[in-house]
Amino acid sequence: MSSDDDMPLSTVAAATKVVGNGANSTVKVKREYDSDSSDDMPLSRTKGAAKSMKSSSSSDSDSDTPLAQTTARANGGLKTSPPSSPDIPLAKIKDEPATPSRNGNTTRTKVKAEKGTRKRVKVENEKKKADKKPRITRTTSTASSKVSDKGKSEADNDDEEEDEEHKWWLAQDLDNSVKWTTLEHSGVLFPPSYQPHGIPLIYDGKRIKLEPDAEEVATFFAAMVDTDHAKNPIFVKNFFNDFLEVLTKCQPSHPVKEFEKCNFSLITKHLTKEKEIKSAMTSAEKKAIRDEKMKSEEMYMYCTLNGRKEKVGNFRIEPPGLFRGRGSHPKTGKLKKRVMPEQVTINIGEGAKIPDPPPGHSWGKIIHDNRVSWLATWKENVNDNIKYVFLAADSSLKGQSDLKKFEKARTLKGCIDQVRREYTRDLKDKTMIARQRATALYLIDRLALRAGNEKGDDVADTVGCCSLRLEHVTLKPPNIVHFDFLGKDSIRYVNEVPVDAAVFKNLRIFKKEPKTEADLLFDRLTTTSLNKHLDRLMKGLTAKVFRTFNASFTFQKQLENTPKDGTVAEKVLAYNRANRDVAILCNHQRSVSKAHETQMEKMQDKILEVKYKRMLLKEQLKEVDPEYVKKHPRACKKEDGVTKKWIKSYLISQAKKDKEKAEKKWEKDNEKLKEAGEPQIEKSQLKDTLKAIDERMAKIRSGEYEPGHPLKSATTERLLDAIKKQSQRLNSIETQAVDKEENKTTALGTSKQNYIDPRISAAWCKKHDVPIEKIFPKTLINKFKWALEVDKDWVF
DNA sequence: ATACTAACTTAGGAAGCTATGA
DNA sequence: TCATAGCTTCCTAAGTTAGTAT
Repeated sequence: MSSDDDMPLSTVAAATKVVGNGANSTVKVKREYDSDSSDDMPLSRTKGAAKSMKSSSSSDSDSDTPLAQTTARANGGLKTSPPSSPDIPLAKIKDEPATPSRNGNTTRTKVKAEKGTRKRVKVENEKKKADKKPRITRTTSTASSKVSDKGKSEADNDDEEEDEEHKWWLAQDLDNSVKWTTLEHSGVLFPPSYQPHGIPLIYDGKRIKLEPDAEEVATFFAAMVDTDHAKNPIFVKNFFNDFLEVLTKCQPSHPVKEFEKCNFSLITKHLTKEKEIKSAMTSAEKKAIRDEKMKSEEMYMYCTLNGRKEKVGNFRIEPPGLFRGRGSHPKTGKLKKRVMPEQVTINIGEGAKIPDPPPGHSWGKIIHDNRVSWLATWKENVNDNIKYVFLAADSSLKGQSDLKKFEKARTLKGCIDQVRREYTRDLKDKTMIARQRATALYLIDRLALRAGNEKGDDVADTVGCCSLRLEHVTLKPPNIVHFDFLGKDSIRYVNEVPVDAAVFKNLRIFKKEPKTEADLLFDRLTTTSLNKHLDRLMKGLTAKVFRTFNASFTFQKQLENTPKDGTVAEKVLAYNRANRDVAILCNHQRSVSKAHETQMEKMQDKILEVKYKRMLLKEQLKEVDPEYVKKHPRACKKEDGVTKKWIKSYLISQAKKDKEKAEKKWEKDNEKLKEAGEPQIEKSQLKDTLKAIDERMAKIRSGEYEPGHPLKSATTERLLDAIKKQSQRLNSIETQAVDKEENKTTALGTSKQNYIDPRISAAWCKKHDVPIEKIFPKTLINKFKWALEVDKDWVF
């Protein structure tokens, strides 16, 4: 760790989630920005603005300080250290001797040259493609060509074990622009055809038997009647339109006119029954079905890539259904049609056997393109999106691009100081375009915002950095910026951060009239131009790299809080906290589980229970050793939250539980005695016990009850010891509660899977002697095999 | 430039599975 | 011994980015 200390830790967004069914979310505002303001703002105007701003402490020095604190926490927040790191010149990062030039001249030439080359190659490829001749490179590593030369008959037999041992990451060739030399696979699996059930729809009180095609669509909806989707008017409208269309096509004389008169309940009931039947099956039956399914799917699960067996990811063609667009997606609820083999393109090695299409059908197209990684593709009808079948996350191809991604982020780490200096300088550039770019970059870097492409109005209205509109940003002088917008997946981002004076000033300029709330904040900026600029700063640098970099870097930094000689559980807790900091940074949210509130209450009760027990111990201590208490008044501090009222209800519930327990014990004891052939315990005995408890309960109710001292033969020492034990318990439960509350809306998985360099985790495990299984589930261990061999001192 | 397209990564919800504890 | 909390896994939607066409 050389330049770490001055690395700013980005802000943590305190965001709230707006859950989907967008019915009430932001009204979509048309963006019609009139481009009458000049492209490049003249210096004079900027200067004028700058003067009028009169910012009190516009020191540039704070460019390396965090914008805001993370969620306050006991183990110490994020620290800021003075900036000091030595500059790492661009030249070094790029592994080329060029002069690190501010305007990037040298670099630009180089990049251009490279791009040119790449393009030419591609053109050649295109030609070959046109001839249906795939580009099978002969220049790839000898290992792989050997394998491919071997021929598959042999490969099938003895490669099994070798597969698992293939450590592609030791080859150290990160260029994967040619994805494979040989590729064999079995194509895709289509969903089963629709099996009509014959249950009618009720329309306006009358039963209507539906033709299979219409019945299928009705059944899609029937399965969703009590989800949020069915309450979303857009979803309903879209569904109903498409349903009517299908219905009219297959039974033109149907009477269905209004959605409100449709009643799907018979179908819904039928579906529920089917589910019940399924879950009522014995586990043996279930297993038989599962095994059967596995067997029929096995051929699709794996492919052979460069002679090695690799797992395929989503080999199933997406089944028909109702499109579940998120947020207020204008097309949500529309019918997603069944995909036919004729629509599917298969990509496969040239010599490989072409998989059989389903009987009576043929494939749309067969291609042999080894510069892409997909095995099959088709177009979906709702949004015209292209769908692909890719390899699984633990495949070599995915692993390679993952490794590449993190290496790029590490490269950024090496030149982040320079990049930051560059945009900090540009914050005060004389041109509008440079200022907007610099300001956007500042936000992307410090807040981990996404790039924010422009979107059409046939999708949900969500934004990222470049597509922010005035309405999403509120300025609170002198330097606080308030963000509130819907990001990817319509997840709400709410954050309030102090920013650099220059940034604040710029944002104020960008918000000036005649712009209106619905106009773009960065009207001179596009993601393309931004990324082009970034590429000049560091080859391959794009907006998203900042997210990866900041996430991994923050994580590594936060892991420093791991207790050196704590238990494994404590270390894992520290790990999860670091993970959570990253998740909060990236605004990875999840919806609150229905049970959350009750669960929290339960924990709160447990906390009070422990406090109560500790209170009793303290009272006993007061009696046993009043001298000690006098000397240490803090030792007997009052327990807050443990009110008389709470104690009463607690004691009553305890008494009730005791009664139940006594009954159960009596029954159980008798059962045992019966088995042993011994005489039963009299019921009167149980009644006596219950009576005693009832009396206790009465006393509790009247307030006469006096709890006895919890400790027999108590000494000061033993009491203090017991108090300490309870305190520890309390501490642990309280941490758990805080943890749970903080995790309520935070999803840790996304950052763990996509943003945090797994080598950080692997090294941490080794350093702290924590088994990797404690932090990675099976699938992640597989996905990150390539990362697990690092040594304990590896740093991001 | 700008629009469109292709290929890939990132994302949350739902389904499914499992440990756990009343 | 079942319910169910708390995961993981599956699914597919929704982003980003590079490249191509206009």
